[in-house]
Amino acid sequence: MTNFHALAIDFYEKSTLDLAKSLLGCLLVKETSEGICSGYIVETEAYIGPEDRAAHSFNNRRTKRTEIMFGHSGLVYTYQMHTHTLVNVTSGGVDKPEAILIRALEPIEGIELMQQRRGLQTEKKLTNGPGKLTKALGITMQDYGLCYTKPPIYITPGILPKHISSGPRIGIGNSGEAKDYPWRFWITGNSYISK
DNA sequence: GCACAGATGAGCT
DNA sequence: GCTCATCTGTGCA
Repeated sequence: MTNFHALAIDFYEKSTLDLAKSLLGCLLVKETSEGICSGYIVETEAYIGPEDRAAHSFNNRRTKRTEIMFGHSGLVYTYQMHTHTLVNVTSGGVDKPEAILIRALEPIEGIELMQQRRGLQTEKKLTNGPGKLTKALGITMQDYGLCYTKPPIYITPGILPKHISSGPRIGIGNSGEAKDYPWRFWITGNSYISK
C-alpha cells in the first residue's frame, strides 16, 4: 500500500449536514482481489434519523439493520435495495443514528474494471447513481460495518469543489414533509451527478 | 413462518 | 412514464 492518506476518524466528527458537504470532492477507494477502483464523491444525501421520516432509523428505531448508525461516525452502512446495494457513511457520533448516502461518483481509477462490472457502459454512466456506483466499485453487504479509515474501503482528500448546490432528496416520495428537506448536496456543474 | 415494503435501475411503450 | 427484477429486514401471527 503506497500513498495511503485516508482521512482520519476525526474528519467524521462534525454535524451530518457539514459532513455531507465535506465529503463532496473526496476520493472514495475500494480494493478488491480484482484491483483498485476509486472516484470523487460528487453527490450525497443526509439522513438524520431522529427527525427524518425518510431515514431507516427514524424515531431512533434501533434494529439489526440500523444498528451501525448508532455506532461511531465514519463506518460503512450498506443496504440492499431491490437488486442493488447502496452505501452510506455513518455520522452524528455514538447513539445518534445519522448517515450520509453516497449517490454519485466521478470515476478516477480502475475505470476498465468498472466498465467490466457494469457491462461496458460509457464512462459517464458508470457511477451516476447510488446502485450503480456500488456495483462499479464492487461494494457489497460484505462491507457492512467496516471503517472508512483503512483498506479495503477508505476515503482520501480529493479536490475542493468550487460550488456546492443543495435541494430535496430523491426517491423518498411518501415520507411526509421530510421529502422536502434540502438535504441533498452535489458539486455544481459536475456532469457525473445522478440526475 | 409469512407477507410485504423499499434511500433503484434497466428496459420497453 | 410504467413495470418488474429480486433480497433483506421488519412486523405480526
